Amino acid sequence: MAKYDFAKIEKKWQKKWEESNIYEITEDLKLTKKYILEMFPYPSGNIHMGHVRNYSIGDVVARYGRMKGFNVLHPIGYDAFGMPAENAAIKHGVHPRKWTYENIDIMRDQLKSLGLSYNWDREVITCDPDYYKWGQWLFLKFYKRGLVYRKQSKVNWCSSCETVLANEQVEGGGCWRCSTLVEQKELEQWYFKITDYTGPLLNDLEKLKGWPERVKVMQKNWIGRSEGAMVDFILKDGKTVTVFTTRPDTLFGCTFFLLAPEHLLVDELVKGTPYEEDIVKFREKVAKETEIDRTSAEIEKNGCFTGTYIINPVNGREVPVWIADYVLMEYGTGAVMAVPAHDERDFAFAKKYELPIELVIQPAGEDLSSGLDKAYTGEGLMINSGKFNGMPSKEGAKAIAKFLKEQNKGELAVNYRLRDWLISRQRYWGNPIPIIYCDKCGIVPVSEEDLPVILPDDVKITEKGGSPLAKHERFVNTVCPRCSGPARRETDTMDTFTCSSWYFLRYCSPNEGKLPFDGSAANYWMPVDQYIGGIEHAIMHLLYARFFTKVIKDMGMCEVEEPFSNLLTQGMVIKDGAKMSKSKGNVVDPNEIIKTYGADTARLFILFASPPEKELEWSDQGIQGSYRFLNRVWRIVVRNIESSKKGDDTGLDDTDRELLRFVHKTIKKVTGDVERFNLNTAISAIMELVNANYKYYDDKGEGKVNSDLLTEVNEKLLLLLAPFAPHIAEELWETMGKIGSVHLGKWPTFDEKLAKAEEIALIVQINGKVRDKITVSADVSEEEMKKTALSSEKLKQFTEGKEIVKVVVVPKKLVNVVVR
RNA sequence: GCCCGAGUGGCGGAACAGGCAGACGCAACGGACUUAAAAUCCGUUGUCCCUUGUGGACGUGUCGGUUCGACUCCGACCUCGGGCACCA
Repeated sequence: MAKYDFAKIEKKWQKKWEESNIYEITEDLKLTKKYILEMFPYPSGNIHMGHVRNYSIGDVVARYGRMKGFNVLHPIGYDAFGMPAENAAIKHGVHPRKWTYENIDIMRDQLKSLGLSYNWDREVITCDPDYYKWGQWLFLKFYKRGLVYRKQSKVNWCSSCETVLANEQVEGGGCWRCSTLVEQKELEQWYFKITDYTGPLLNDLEKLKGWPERVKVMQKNWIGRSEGAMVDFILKDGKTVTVFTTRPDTLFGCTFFLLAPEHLLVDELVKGTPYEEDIVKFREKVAKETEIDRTSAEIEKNGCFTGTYIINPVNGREVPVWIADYVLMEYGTGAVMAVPAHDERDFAFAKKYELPIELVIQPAGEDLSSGLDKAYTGEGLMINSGKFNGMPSKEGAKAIAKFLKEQNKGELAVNYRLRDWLISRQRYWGNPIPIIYCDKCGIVPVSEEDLPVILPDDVKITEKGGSPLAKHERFVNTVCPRCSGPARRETDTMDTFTCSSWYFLRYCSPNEGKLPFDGSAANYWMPVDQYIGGIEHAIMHLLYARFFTKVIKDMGMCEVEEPFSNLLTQGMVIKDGAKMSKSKGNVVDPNEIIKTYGADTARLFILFASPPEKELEWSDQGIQGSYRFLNRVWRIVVRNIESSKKGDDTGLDDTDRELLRFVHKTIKKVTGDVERFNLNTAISAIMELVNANYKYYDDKGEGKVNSDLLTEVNEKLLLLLAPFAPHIAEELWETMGKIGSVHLGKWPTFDEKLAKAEEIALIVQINGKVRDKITVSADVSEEEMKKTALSSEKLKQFTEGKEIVKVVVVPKKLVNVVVR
């Protein structure tokens, strides 16, 4: 018997599949499509185990879909713009372009060595001018629709990456990429107006039935909808200052008023007063502290009195106006009504500065009138609130809002946490923002026919000193498209998340030359039926991609409003209980594994060791187990082929029927498991079938096997195995003498009658405890079950001298006898 | 602090709608084959107890509840992991 030579087999079939282009597809309206997509990789040079897991899962889904008769789109590409390319340039003096394309070549080879069934001819590389041109085109369309604007404000700045970051890219006060503490900088930057789509982005989450609840919750929290009211307070000079509050019911308990230190009104209020000096000092201090102090767990609240008072619209009371570091300019209106009795932060602030605390909500069954040691933030009955006294707080909130509305001093309002998406990056290796600054005409978008704005190659990339493009004279200096006078180009590039926000649309028609994608192709393929990737993209990428899709739909370019119908978030691959990392020295290199055991073993193990959503602990012994299994498959299939040449096949005896039953049972189990992504148990079911096949020889004796049966077992086994271990399945399929690829074969169907056992073990319980197991016919009636159970010898010792109270019968499963 | 998710043998994990807890794999142990080893094939393997049987008790983080019956449902708690974190 020839040995299982995985290296030879895998090379052979990868070549054949490529030559025959067996996964080629076209938009065929007669066929039902399936768009299977895994998040495309950043070309860092080598694939890691996370990629192997991601792409192995996707490949099973794609191959299964194809065998089920769907027209399957399963593309791959590279998210090729980004910082690591520039870092490599600084470190090794390689040009980012060269570094990136070389890495893509390496990674493409590695992905091919895994035997993944991609539509390779649809590859998308985001740093290709053919692709980024359309990113610029979309930027201009967004600009025309008023979804792009430039604004001066405080932004997150990473001093290590030397660029600004979007809010989503700040994690725990540090840069999402390098963890450097993020600073605040006052800069003029480009923004995408994602807040125009807050409503649909939030509400359409409900439509995403195929998304994990967890991801939807994370997006929901990120968007952060709060219901409450806008309330107008009036300064002594008659000027109105509006606040947002979620608790209008506590309005009577407002004992002071707070402004964000950056609030524009502050200057006006203190100018020329004795308070000016302290306020200025305080503001400077806050400006310096910013994120560093704000990230520590328990921060003391600091503030400073402005010397002015403001009038509460419900009771006309004058309360002092302070500025406080915990009031954020970016949320709400940058002003807050402080109710220390019912807000923890206000309470701490009031205690520190000895400001009055007034109870206005009385909780049920508790007397708080003797003083508070902490704020009461729950519901209750309103007190000290004039005509609203005695009202439940929830009702009171609405009543006060209604009252304010009548007085024209406020109204119900909804506020969101989501802020606009800052897309400017002071980096070279990204998509240039297609904007020109003209002294005469101001900000002028690049004309469509001048796209793409080509990213020049001849730049000097240095570690310090800002954007390299800004120093590139020929790039910067241009002419104004409007007045033809001298003008300067924008030198910032776009956040790379803009590139990954629409690549799934490009895959539908990757060679389209007149538009980002062909509308009819997109309408055929979209939405993505199954998207697979890491949980780390739960907010950023998935939110941005949803935003782009919605805008593109509103532009009339594609009909879908949500890009990904079903989402599978795979768990991390860990080793020794920790994420694989160079510094921990626990990295397992996929190339080594493929070299030692082959791609099929690598794929099989990674799918078998854990369900896709869960963490996967890498095990060197585990991979040997998978390797052992494939060898076992190899031997039994070859043995079956040989036996079927000389076996006897005159009818089926009990042992034959048992194996046939096992085949059908396994098809049923594997089909159901793959549909539900229980890939680990699907593989275990295939293992059981192989074990049953071995047992069959033991039971039967070598010479007496049924040849037709063994041919059928082989055929079904290889079809089931094909999505998981494509090379070995194909090789054995050929060895069997089959014409055509196993991967173009039909997914096997099962016969429910054949899958069913002829006999079942009837479980007999006394008071819920198993006392006997009796073999009975599978079509046993409930009456027979009861009779059989009660006649059990073993039961006697438990029922003797006791009264049978009740007999519970679960059809075709068990009988529970209740005794007393 | 708030919001999710998870706790099952020595280990990874299974039990799909409340009905045999521990499938499958790893590790370990035993047998066959071999001069021997590896590989392979066949077994055993949750814990404890005794009168060693076709025996019994216990057992899915802890405590309680619902039920004829609970890994599964309900309540409280503990531990771990993740997300958000001055959001008014």
